[in-house]
Amino acid sequence: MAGRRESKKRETRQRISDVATELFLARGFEAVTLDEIAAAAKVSKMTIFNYFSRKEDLILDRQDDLRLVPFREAIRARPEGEAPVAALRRLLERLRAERHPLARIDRHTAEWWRFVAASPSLEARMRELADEATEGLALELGGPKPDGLARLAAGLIVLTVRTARQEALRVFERGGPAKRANEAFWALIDRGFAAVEDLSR
Amino acid sequence: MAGRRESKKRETRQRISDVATELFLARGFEAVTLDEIAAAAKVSKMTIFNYFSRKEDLILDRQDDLRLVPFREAIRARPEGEAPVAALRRLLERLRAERHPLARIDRHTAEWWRFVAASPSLEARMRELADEATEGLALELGGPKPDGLARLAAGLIVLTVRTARQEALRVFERGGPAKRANEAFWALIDRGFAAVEDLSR
DNA sequence: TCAAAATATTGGACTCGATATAATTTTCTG
DNA sequence: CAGAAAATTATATCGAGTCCAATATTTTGA
Repeated sequence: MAGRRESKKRETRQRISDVATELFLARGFEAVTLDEIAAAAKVSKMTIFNYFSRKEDLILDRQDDLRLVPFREAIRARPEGEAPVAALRRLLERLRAERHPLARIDRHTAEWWRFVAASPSLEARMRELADEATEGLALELGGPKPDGLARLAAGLIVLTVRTARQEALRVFERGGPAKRANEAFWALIDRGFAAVEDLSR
Repeated sequence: MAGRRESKKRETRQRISDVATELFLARGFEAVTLDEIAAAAKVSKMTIFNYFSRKEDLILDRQDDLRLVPFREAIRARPEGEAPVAALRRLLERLRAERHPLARIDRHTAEWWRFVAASPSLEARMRELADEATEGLALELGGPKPDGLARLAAGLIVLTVRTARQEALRVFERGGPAKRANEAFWALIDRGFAAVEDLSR
């Protein structure tokens, strides 16, 4: 049976991630060092890098979501004849119904984003992920060699999601009820996606 | 005469910047250490940080341009009744006529951008500057408390410039003549700005 | 079952950017 | 020139990330 090693690896990785998350949330991202995490997780620092290539990745889990991979899949899997943006709108509706963090502002997600915003290096990593998301969407919209217009559209989609989220968070942090925050979110999504549709005309 | 100190400071800063630039261009951004720069410029490492808060800033000079400060000024100084985007179009025309690096692709600027693209940390800094540009433009478009729409418009302006430049560079690197590269640049600027105009309607 | 191959993990030294502090030098002012 | 102010320095420290050689663990296959 060749599964022992695999399961141990999964355990180790999970333990590191859990320990790191706990420490980060308790004391802030920058305040916790990798040495501390290593000690708390009872592994060597090298082992951490074995599983996570940067400190940021210890907390920025669900990188697929942050890279908007579901968006790409929704475009690729759309029914024949449907416009890419329409497929994205459908996807977002579904995410909303499922209360997916990508399409929802509540106390919990707001706290998460506040945590990210409090750290310059996490913000930097988020920007990087946004660029990766743009690149991925451009491939979906424009094929293997996307032209400038496809890239602009992809960038606008990512920008829209990001801006809508930031605005919703701003409303929420200002003390607005979650309902108003989510309204702000969807209003901007609507505007942005309309602009994407206009782009290609 | 209280100018000796000032001029010495200017000299020191310039010497550091010159020495750093030379080393960077010769051997690549990541390959040159701050210790080397300090030694070559005959200052202590601390003095470098006295003038430049990060290594990236040693080469990313003209931060005002990279932050699109001229864009903000063009909007603020526009004649009464003119739309912000129209003012930006005028500005860009002027920059083109002046062969300003922000609105031009040629061997020289292409080499510069290639250099930046070759360094992950310079790219990261560029993303950060883009965000600062967005924030600044949003203030110009939406007043001291810009709403989501103003932020989206600001983001789209920055995105457009960035995407247009990247696309033009791609054309240029692919061997296209500078003329074609610049055409690609302006075509995307046009599309993007049209989208900005549509946004607010 | 056992030895060898494959793979994970470790410790420790090292690089480099960045920060903090205190000492020292240079410039300015009266 | 004396003393204040500002610039520069040396030095120590931190923390992320890399490298390497040694060690431990798991797998494989004879």
